[in-house]
Amino acid sequence: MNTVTGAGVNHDTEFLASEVCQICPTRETALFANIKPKDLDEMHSPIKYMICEKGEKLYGMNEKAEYIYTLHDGVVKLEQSLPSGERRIVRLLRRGDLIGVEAVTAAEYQHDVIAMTKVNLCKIPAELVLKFSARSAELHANLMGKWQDALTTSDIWLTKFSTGNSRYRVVRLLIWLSENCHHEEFYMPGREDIGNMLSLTTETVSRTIAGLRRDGDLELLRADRARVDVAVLKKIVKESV
Amino acid sequence: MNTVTGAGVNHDTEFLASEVCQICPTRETALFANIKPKDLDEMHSPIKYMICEKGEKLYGMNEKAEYIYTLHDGVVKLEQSLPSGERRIVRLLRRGDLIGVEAVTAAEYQHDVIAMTKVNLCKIPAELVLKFSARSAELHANLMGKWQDALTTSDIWLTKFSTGNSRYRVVRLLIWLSENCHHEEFYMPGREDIGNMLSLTTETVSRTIAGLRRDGDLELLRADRARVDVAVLKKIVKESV
DNA sequence: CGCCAGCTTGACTACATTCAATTGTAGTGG
DNA sequence: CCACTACAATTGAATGTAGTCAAGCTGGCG
Repeated sequence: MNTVTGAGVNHDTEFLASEVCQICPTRETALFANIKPKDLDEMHSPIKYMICEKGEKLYGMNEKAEYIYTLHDGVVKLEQSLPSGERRIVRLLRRGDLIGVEAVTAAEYQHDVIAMTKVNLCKIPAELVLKFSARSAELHANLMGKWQDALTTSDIWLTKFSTGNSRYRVVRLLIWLSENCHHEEFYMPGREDIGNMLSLTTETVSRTIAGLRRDGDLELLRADRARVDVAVLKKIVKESV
Repeated sequence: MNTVTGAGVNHDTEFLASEVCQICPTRETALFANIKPKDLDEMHSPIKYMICEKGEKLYGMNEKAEYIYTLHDGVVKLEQSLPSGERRIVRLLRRGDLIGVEAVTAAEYQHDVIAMTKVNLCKIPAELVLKFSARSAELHANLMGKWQDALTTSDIWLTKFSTGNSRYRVVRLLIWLSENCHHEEFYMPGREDIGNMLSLTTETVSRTIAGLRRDGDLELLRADRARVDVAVLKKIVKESV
């Protein structure tokens, strides 16, 4: 665990995004997709592009929420902890997702957000988004679309990742991970993190994954990279292939 | 189980809401809170007030999403079913909540929505909301607030209702049910429904509840009404009282 | 009054957790 | 480059908790 306090963000890598927004790698899916270049200019960007290393904390629960982030590359986890000490990962975010949308409506962030890989993102003042969302119909629509996406994902996590036995849960997670990735091989989080997504212990996750490997349903490449045959996995959980 | 097909809604009780919106019982918390009366008039209300009996289905998953509903009284469940046949309740909605917000951004509803009690609601064309949300800053803000609420609730369901052993889950649900109710006694769903909220079987829920009753931590009044001492329950799950 | 659905209880089984020990792996510095 | 360290993953054995199957019970309603 990287011992980073506070925002723990590498500020050296920040720079104004005014020129880069136009060639944004996530232009299609990001918050500002379809926004007229004129509108974009008008915001004359206090937007900052930045990089966050694996293990770093972007922000913590109950911190004052002032910025929204668009995620260009990498994976972050949204975590909440219970008074009893247990931690639960409530969502993973990746390319194209928004981090901390609650900054628009709420005063405080609702999660601990931690980079699971090296992460590229843009930091946008929430105020800016709020102001422009009232003016730009496109931005307004995009924003609602993002809320909707988050909620749909939440529902999936409830139905697919919190229901059924350990085998089903792990398999459903693997399907989701591989389908949300464009390559053959996909990012596979550590066993403890997987456990915190599925409400299982590391040991149970480890055993289940070992079982899938024995059956030839999962191939581990590196520590955090794997490959699966989605069709086979879907048969296991009886989903239509 | 009420054998209702399709929308299964009691259309006899619908009527134009143009006159009633002004005296709406849920005015404070509802979607149109803070909206200028002038704006409200302009919409000259194709909004319909209606009543839905216990057990009736408001709409089903994958149905075309054309209406948003504001819930004035009663409780509805949002359910999803897995290909394996299991059902999972992903949220309960009650007074002040919006049903089917996805109608604004998505083409199809994402859940089966079923009345758990007798329910009063207003049926609003999604198109209307979309159109006005672009124009009225207040409505726009309200709408985002509702998205936010739904997401916060989802997170709670993941962290509190899907983590820990059966006792913890049931107790946390009881706390939530009683805190979200203004009376001493609160609505308590059937054992099967509770099971589908917590990913537990009816038997386990029944046993757990029986245990709480034996310990004097829960008092059953009628079949679907109960009373608890929240402070005591919070001690059980180690939450700050 | 009797029926039925929902709730409860019991006995047994299956499964995940716990605790503990071991192996594997990535990163560090000599 | 290798040895060493720290941490992550794996495996085993014992325990505990929830699931399953089956049988009664209860209360509301025709």
